[in-house]
Amino acid sequence: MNTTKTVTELLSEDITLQHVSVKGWVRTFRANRFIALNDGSTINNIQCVVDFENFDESLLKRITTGAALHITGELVESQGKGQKVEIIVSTIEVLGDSDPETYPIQPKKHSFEFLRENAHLRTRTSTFSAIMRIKSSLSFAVHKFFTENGFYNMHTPMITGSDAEGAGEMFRVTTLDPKNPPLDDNGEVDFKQDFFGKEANLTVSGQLEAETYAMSLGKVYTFGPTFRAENSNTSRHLAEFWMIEPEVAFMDLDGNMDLAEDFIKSVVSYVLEHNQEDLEFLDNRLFNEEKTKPQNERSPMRLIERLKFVTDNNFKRVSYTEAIDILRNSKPNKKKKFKYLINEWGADLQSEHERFLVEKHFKCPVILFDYPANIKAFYMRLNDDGKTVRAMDVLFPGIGEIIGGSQREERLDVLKEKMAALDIPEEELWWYLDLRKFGTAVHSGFGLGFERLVMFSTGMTNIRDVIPYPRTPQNAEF
RNA sequence: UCCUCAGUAGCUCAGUUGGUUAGAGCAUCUGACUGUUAAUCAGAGGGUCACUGGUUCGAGCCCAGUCUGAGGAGCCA
Repeated sequence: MNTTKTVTELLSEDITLQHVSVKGWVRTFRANRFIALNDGSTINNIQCVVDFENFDESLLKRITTGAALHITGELVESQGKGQKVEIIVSTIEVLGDSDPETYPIQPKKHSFEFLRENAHLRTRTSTFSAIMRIKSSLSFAVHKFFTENGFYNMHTPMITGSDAEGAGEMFRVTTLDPKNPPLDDNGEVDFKQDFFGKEANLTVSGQLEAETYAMSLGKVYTFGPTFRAENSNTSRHLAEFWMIEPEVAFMDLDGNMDLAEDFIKSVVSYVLEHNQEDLEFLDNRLFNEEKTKPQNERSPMRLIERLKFVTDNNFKRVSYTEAIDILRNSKPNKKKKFKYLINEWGADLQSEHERFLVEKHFKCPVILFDYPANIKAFYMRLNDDGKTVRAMDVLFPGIGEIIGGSQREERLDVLKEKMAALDIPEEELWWYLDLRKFGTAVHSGFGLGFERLVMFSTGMTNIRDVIPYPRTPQNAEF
């Protein structure tokens, strides 16, 4: 038997002393004798032992870090300690050379910053291959969870003609000549002559369209790219990212909170079960990295511990009003340690407040709900008190807001009033208002930034390191 | 966008009060080595000190501006 196998398959083979074939890239070549070969199928390498006296020196010289090889040989029990099995090499074919003078990825520790500049090659490192395998698993787990719970997947448009999707600067989509755009009678750019006959932008959310499908298919979700032209330069923001947005008819905010909690627990459990080796690697990586930090800056829990904590404990549900009380009476507020002090009901919570609630006060994931109406979006269901809306945010340690959602306003008159108050023209969202005219019903949903979920699951602290080619202000390389 | 910090060899970094020829580890190259695990040992090569201008007898170091990156804030997912 001589079919080519993946490293994963070879490492789990019981039978030794068989002829095998494998293809992969060289990680290291030690002592002119030991090739550590990786093919991306696992974090582990297969060790290929070369009896160098039997090979041309010119061939051995081409076995350099990064080179692509096809190796055949006998799979045997390893004499060394680092691995169970290894291949005693009989043939080596260099499929692709890698010039060691210029190949950027060396068998040594690189900074994430440097690897970001070599994003096309960074998945050849253990850390980034582990991250991307986990990300792939998470993506599958998302579809699995929703499918198994009776949801239909829908693709909402990436190009939108409405600019009322919510807050956030949008990217314009146009085919007009920027040097010489057609002008109307008032001297303004005449978008009637543009491709869509009107102004068009890249979507910032698929929620409004998802609502239309929830009001016919019942339970739907979107999982796709969204775009924000915000000039935010932080480790938690991207100009292009993927969002998961479920929307469910006949579900109120309590049901929405249950769904959000079940969902996160389900996908995190999935990677704990299916990505053990990658998680263990990242767990150790993070632990060793944090060793160099002072004690008070280290995470209280290791990565895998943190993931298990999320799957095993109930999220704490706290109303905005209760949260304000806790914050108002908290030590940092009384000692004026907060940059923004909490004095009265109605204040928007800053990330320092969210961090205090999650990391210091409750020490677990927190769901805040029933926010003041004036700090939330127009489509959120007004409570009977007339001043709060049925909104919720799920807050995670280290990440902050990972989910934002709400019960949607289903009453036509209330929705129209709020749109009028915010100067949102009804003509733009006529179809959205139609949902409230024809068979309206209570419904809810939320949005979750997929890359933030990947950050939490991998322990990475910069969002640019959990997406293949990050789009951020001043950067669209690759 | 604002605040703070940084930019020195391929990478990670050191460089004293402004003073002679700018250093180390890793990587690379040459050689040694039949069991390595970030292999080891010996040797060699490798620099527009981010860029532009200024101060000075003299600038990697001081000043101004620009660019790039990181951390934090705001906005948010």
